[in-house]
Amino acid sequence: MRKYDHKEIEKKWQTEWEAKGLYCASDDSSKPKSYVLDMFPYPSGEGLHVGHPKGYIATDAYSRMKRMQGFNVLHAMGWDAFGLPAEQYAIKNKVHPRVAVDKNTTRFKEQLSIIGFDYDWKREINTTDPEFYKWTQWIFLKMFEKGLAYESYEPINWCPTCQTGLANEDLEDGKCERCDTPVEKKPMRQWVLRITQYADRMLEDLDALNWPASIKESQKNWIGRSEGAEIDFKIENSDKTITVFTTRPDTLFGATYVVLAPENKLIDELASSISNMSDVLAYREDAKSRTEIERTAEGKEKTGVKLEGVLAINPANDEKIPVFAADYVLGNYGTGAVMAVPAHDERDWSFAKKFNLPIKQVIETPEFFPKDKPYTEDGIITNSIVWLDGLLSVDARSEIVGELEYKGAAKEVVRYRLKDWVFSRQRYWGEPIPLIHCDKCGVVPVPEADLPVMLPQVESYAPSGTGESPLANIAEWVNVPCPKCGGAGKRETNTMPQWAGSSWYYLRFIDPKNSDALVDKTKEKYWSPVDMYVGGAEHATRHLIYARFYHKFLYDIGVVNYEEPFARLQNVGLIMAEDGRKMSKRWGNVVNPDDVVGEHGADTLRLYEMFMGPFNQSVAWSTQSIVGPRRFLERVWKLAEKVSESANEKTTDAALHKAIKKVGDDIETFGFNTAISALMILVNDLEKAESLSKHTYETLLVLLAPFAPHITEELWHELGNTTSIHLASWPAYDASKCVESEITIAIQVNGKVRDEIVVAADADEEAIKSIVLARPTIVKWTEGEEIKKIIVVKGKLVSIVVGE
RNA sequence: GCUGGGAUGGCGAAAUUGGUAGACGCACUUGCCUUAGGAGCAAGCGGGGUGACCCAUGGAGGUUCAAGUCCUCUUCCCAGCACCA
Repeated sequence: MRKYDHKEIEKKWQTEWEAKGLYCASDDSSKPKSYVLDMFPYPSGEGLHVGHPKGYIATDAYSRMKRMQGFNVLHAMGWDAFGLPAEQYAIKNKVHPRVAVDKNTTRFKEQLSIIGFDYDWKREINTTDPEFYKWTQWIFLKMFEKGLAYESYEPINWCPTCQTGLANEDLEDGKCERCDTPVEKKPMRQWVLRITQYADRMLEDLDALNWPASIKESQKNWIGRSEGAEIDFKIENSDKTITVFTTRPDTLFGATYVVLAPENKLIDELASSISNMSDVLAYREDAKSRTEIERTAEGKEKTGVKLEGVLAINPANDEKIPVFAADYVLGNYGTGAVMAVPAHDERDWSFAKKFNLPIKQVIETPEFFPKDKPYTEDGIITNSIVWLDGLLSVDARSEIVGELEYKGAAKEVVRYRLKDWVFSRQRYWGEPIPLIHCDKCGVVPVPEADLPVMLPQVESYAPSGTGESPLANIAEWVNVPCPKCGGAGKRETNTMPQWAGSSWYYLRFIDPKNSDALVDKTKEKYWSPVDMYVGGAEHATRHLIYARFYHKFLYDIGVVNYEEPFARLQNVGLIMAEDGRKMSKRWGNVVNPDDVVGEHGADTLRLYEMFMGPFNQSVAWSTQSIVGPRRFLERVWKLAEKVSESANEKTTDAALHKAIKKVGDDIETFGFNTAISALMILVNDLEKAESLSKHTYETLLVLLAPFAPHITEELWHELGNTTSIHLASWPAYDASKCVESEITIAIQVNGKVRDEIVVAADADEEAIKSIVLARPTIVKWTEGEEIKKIIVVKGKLVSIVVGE
């Protein structure tokens, strides 16, 4: 037999599959469908390393099995190609970012193609393609129409040296990563999306999703629903009121002071009553220099300043208590003000200790509880007021809020940690926000017929220096007539963040060429939702929240048929470098898939990456271990020699059907490592057989085909088949073929295995007991002892309990 | 600190969900074959002991005829969130 030459085989079949359009999805809705999707990549200039394809190999194997099981499979790939690196490349090389994007996508596609994926390339999409971003802009227009987009001055990280805005990840210790200048907060006019309006629905619908529990948990925490109350504290001798947010209104009687965030505007409004205003302003300035992380760092010494001359009145008991400005309270959470209950809150406790403020206990504290700590648990109310004392915290909360509500001093509210989404960037390489500013008409949407608003050609892609987008400098692009009144208008120069395209791209694969609609609703009804979505766990709270928000919005305006985009989610674990670090150019530890494919073959790479360990776990690459899967394929290749017409299938049927079950079940649950080990066990067994029937060997090939599509296709054709193995039917599992006539069972005495016997599978308990008790080894252990109990576990073991 | 996930041979790991711990693969050892081998084949491979046996799933207890798996306490590692009122 000829040698297994992966180079010849892989190239040949890839060309053949492509030519035949073997993996093209059809819109034939009479067949059950399976929409399998990878989180699409950002085509970076560095190319793929060996870790990138891991998730793609998984979806590839999964979708191939689904196809063989009779599903109409949609598996396509695209490029999330807007974003900073392409823009920076453009600035540096003075070329259009498109040049970098085209170069990188071509390279990525080449690298992917040699691995032999079953992508339907007819459906390839690119977020930077005007035909695509037309719809990204269209969604924004719809959100604008529905009042979900609003303008707001939001601070950006501004580097005064580079004259540019920076993302959080470009900061190091509050300094610009590139020039080390301390970064300032600069308010910019921004577009913000009201994602918080969908917070409750996103929370509720989480339950029904077949997602990893950890991802659901992080989304829950990210949305961060907390039920509490807003309570009004009047200011003495003033018409002003401080409204605080609290989740513990039950502790209201323990409030001994009130704290405002230093940036809270109320401070300015109270200025005339504050006798030490200059100190307060100095503190505010000081607090500005600290990042939120610094301000909120664990165990940090509390700072703050008292607003001299200001007293707040506790609406529950009319007690007058002091007011402070302190940076442990954040301006952008709750109302930017808290009532401090030092006896029952950690932060208030340490602040009160430092500033020598009274600590009043209003929840009964267990005796064993240390005296030098606040008691933050729920408990029984005490020291409050007659009708409240003795109640449980949980009940007291609604009682007290109800009472105050009646007086107009409190109301129950639900707060979210989730913030509205700052949706604009002051950059060139993003989708232009399709709005026009008109002095007369205000903000006017670009008419749908005029979409897409194309990115103009510019001289320089560098930021404008004012913080505005480079687009602001292109007069002929900016100045357009107002669509409403025809007067002078100016285009919005902010662009969208990279998330915009990735928040809905999965819908476009369904109907990539549609120029009349984002997606045809009938096709969408058939293909949605995505049945299996695979990507890194790092997208748990950003991409996956944004996409769910977009999808729910599209559902509300009737574009899609279902409320959720991704029915099932699997996380891919990272592949680390052999040294245990992340693969990176910086460490020089990058393994390139092209090299591995060249040396060992795509099938070996695929098999190895799936065999390395549990799919969602991170593992280190091992150059040494990859030969295992290669040897395995060689053995499968050689096994072809055993195929004979005179073979007795019965001798191998049990092994075969065990594998059919295990491989199918494991691919379904993403247990690829054990699926492959089951295939190895099968090959080990088949090698022991004298000869193999063609059918047995073909079944092995079909089971292996999802992982190793090229070698199996080659061997399949060698056997005389003329159609592709990837369109063959997945074998059916026949339980009766796995039934064995004899089984080995273990014999334990007092919990220790002492012997084992082979019995007929259908032997009854009494027969087994008598055989077991007669065994010399067992007699040795039971002699002279009283047999207390004999437990027979069918098909497994016999356990004998003896005692004196 | 909170939440989630982990800890099993020299290494990656498996274990039917309470039933013979270490499947499968890598590395390693021995032998065969070969002019040669980063090839192939055969056997071995958790630790201790000549052996009968004993010990072993981060550690300490417990439940059970039986625990990697369940319970209590504890140590360490990874990821995410973090003074959220």
